[in-house]
Amino acid sequence: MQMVASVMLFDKEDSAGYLINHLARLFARELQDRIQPLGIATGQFPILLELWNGDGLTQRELLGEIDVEQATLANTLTRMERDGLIKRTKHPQDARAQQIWLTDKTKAIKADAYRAALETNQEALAMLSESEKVIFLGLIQKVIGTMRSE
Amino acid sequence: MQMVASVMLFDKEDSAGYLINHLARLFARELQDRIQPLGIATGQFPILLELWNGDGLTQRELLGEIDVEQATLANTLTRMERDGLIKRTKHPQDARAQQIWLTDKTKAIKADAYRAALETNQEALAMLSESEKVIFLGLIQKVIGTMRSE
DNA sequence: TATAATTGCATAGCATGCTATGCAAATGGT
DNA sequence: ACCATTTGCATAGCATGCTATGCAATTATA
Repeated sequence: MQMVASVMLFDKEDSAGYLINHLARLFARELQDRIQPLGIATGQFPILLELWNGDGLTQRELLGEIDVEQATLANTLTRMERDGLIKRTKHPQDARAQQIWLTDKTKAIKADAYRAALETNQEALAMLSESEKVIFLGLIQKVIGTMRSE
Repeated sequence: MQMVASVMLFDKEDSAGYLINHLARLFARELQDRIQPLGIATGQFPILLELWNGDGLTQRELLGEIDVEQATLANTLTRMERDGLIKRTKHPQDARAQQIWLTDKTKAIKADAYRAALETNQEALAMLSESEKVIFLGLIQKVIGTMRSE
């Protein structure tokens, strides 16, 4: 149970991976607190964002817009249908596929949900200057680009 | 199924929360690929980092160093014990508590595991200049600080 | 036009993480 | 000494995300 600081090979507080993971969980919790009253959850958010831009997409089409695996999307959609957040209808041309539609419930909360997400981001970045915010987003996008093409 | 770009209230590619979540998953997958051969998983990493600095801690003491909830830690420790990554012994002074110890297995992989984490970070940030790396980590830390105190 | 390959989804099984809750051991106050 | 509170940990139940696998419908090929 002894340690010497100079021997530490790795400080998690200076590890990009560790910090990003921690920050992602803080964001998720904050957003969850804000959207739970609307009856939706964090993992459903990206899907709803797509559908609010226009629904009737197939799962495959949705998948092209959202950065999760197919199985993750399928499971989330199942929960959303269970909770009355979406409807699935047979695709007219392809018997394997289904079209995914918003329900009245999710149509109704669009504005509140956007506000929740915007406020979460705003509060999180509140201590950054405008230029820092731009730099921050730019750096994240750059690292994502690096990691996606590995 | 129509949309007009000018009407979009929210672009997820400019949302800090969305980007951070995506990046965190990319990091997790990259790290997982590297440490799976060592017989460990991503959620165990912060715990092992602590224990490699000195073991024999109680769960409570570990919790003070790691940014997860108590129940999350307890569950992860249970899996680690199951997999022979740690041992738990009764605390000599407190019958409620246990001390947590590394096993030969986890002692042996320390260097490889550090290397895996360092390489993950290095590759992820490879497209950033040295000063950008410093700025990036600093901004993340700043946002974490903001969100923790809300 | 059969058959092979591909595509669209679903399911199984797991890890990580959360909130809520329970419980026994320890501590504090009277 | 007693009882109330606090502490340390475990468990239940859930969402999110992953890999691996299966399967039916479609498409491409021989």
